[in-house]
Amino acid sequence: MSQTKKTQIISAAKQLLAEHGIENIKVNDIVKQAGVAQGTFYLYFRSKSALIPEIAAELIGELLQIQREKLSQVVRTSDKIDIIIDTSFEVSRSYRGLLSLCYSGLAINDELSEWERIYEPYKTFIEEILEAGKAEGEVTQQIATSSAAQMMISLIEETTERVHLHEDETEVPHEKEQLRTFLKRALLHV
Amino acid sequence: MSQTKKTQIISAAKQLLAEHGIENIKVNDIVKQAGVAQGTFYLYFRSKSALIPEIAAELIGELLQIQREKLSQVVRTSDKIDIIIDTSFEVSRSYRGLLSLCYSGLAINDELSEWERIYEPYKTFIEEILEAGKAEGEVTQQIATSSAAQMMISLIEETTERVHLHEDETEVPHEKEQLRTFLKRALLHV
Amino acid sequence: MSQTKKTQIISAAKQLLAEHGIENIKVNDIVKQAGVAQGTFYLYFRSKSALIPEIAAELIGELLQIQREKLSQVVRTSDKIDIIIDTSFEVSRSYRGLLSLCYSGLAINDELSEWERIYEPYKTFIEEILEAGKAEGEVTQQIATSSAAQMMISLIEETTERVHLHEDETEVPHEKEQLRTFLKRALLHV
Amino acid sequence: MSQTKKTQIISAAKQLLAEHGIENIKVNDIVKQAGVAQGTFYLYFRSKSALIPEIAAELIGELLQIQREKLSQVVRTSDKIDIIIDTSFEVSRSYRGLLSLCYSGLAINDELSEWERIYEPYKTFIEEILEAGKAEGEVTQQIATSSAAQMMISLIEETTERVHLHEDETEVPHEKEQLRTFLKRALLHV
DNA sequence: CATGAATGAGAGTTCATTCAT
DNA sequence: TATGAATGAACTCTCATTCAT
Repeated sequence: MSQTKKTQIISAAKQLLAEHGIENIKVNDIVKQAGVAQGTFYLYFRSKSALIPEIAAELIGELLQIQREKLSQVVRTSDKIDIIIDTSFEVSRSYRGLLSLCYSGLAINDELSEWERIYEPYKTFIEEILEAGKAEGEVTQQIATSSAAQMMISLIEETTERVHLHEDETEVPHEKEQLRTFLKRALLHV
Repeated sequence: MSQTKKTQIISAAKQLLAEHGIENIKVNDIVKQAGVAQGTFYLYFRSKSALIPEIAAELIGELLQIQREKLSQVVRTSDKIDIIIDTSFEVSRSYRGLLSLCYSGLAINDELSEWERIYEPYKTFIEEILEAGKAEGEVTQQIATSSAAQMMISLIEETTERVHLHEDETEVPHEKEQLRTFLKRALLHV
Repeated sequence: MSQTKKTQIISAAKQLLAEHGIENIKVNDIVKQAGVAQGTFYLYFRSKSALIPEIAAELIGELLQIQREKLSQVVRTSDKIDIIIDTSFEVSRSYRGLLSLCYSGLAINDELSEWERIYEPYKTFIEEILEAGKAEGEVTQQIATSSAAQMMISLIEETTERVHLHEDETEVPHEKEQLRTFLKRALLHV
Repeated sequence: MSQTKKTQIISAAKQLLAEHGIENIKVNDIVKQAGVAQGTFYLYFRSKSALIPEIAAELIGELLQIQREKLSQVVRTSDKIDIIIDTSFEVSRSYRGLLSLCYSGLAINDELSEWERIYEPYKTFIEEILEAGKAEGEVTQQIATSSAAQMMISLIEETTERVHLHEDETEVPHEKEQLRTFLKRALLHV
């Protein structure tokens, strides 16, 4: 029941965050939207900026879980990349720019290590995929797994957010295809 | 002379911005650093947030100019990519995190098109390089020039910023090398 | 209790207003005088200028209530006019220039209708008196009740304020007498 | 020629004053409208608030001059009152509320004596008319000339401004008639 | 746990005035 | 005389945070 309040606050914040930026949201807005009292916010969050990491972690968690499920039966790295791109586009669509807002929110408050901590499980997940791909001989050995994972994540994220910030949905398939080609050329054997 | 004041303000702001991030800087700090009066700021900028695009434009301009010079005698696209990466790392080092702060500043202010307008000349520059590379048969035809340029820019920018935000300078050469490999695999013929 | 804060603010404002005039008062002064925090002001008033109508309404309310009481047993219109003039002088004395300051405050803010809304009950009150006087044959039929009421109010207000702004209290009885004569000649049968 | 600049400033100020209130006009607006430089303002006016009395004096001067002309051939006080009312309505219409804005402008800056000094010639003018009327036996002796003049001026001014602030021009003739009746009953013998 | 009135430091912005040219 | 860039004190309003209930 009390957990309900926290959940209410987080989802209210997610909603508002997606609509405005972090600096344009007041705690007051969040609690109003959540239907709780001003003071209640501080029962669950040390401060306003402590809210961001929690949201970011939740988003990453969702993405990770979805991808884990979808990839469970897939064998070829090439197919895995397709699925990762597809799911990223889907999740990103529902949270238009939310992640990049979280990012800048954290960057602003100089808590970048926090950001890395949050991203860590996802990065590990991608690294495992690439490592497996290397073992299978599908993924090139030319690039270190860690760097490859990082670049892959960045590129997918940047592209999905950019595409979704543009209102033009017709571009999505084309951009997705370009991304796919780019990534596979970079990562997979010819 | 009056242009001097504006210049003073911009460079003071650039300096502070690189250290603190947009939301942590007060107009007061900027003018103090610039050695001008509070009101003078508003003679040249409509508001605090109107400052960001101007700075961003200047940075992109600098980067563009440097790269244009360095590339003037270079023929092979592969070499061009090397140089672009190198100069990006250099410029990015002197403005630690500035670009991403600009980015978040703009994203927050919903001035996405402004941002694109500012970035446009640089994107065109990269596109021309890729187009030339295609004509020479060095760059793959598999990826549309526009998308390729965008992804290339994003990836370089993201990597440089990430690397420089980490204080560990020893990683730089390795990450640079990884990026180089990644990009060339993606863009060039084998 | 929370209503207390608002009351404190209003009476602090009334006090300062009577001394200084609206444009010369800082919100800071008001809250200091009221013994509340700066932010508390904005809990109860949307802005500084939103304060004026509330004060004006209160003053009119006070005046109306006092006059209603004093007139309850009075029969002749002539006597009523005397009492209205007397009470107006008294109330006006304790709020030197306050009403005209309210007026200019409102005029400046183009909220004329707001001003009329506030004055409405008082005007109705005076109209009823004149109407009754007409029925009794004491008040002339030559002037429409609405216009007569308006002119009567304006004249009394203008005179009281003018007299009180002059520091010379010795003039009061004479001016009062002049006003009385003027009004009765205009309104009553010979 | 240099007098031109001052004239330009005054008439720009009059125009803006009529549209907005005194507190809403910036020196900057005035000089822009007048087509002169910021500094030029201070060649002709000690400060912003020194502008108001000059404007007020000009307005009163105009009114006085017009009325003097129109009344030169008129004999009966009753007719004079008619003409005074008519001309006041006309002048007031072209300067919607300007006088009352001047008034509050001065009231705000505690320069009430200034205000009286400006009004003095007009008051004298009205007093002379009433005095003459008394000599002729047309004006009642019951009211002191000074008080009568003051009340007459106030009432006319208040009424014209009130009527003109209301956008409804159809009411004008009726209100004028009411005012005429009111004043004559108060001042003239039956 | 929950509330929400109260807080108050602090920031952005304005604008009358000045002064070197 | 005329200019207009520069000034900087002053003021309103915001909003994260607290705490008595």
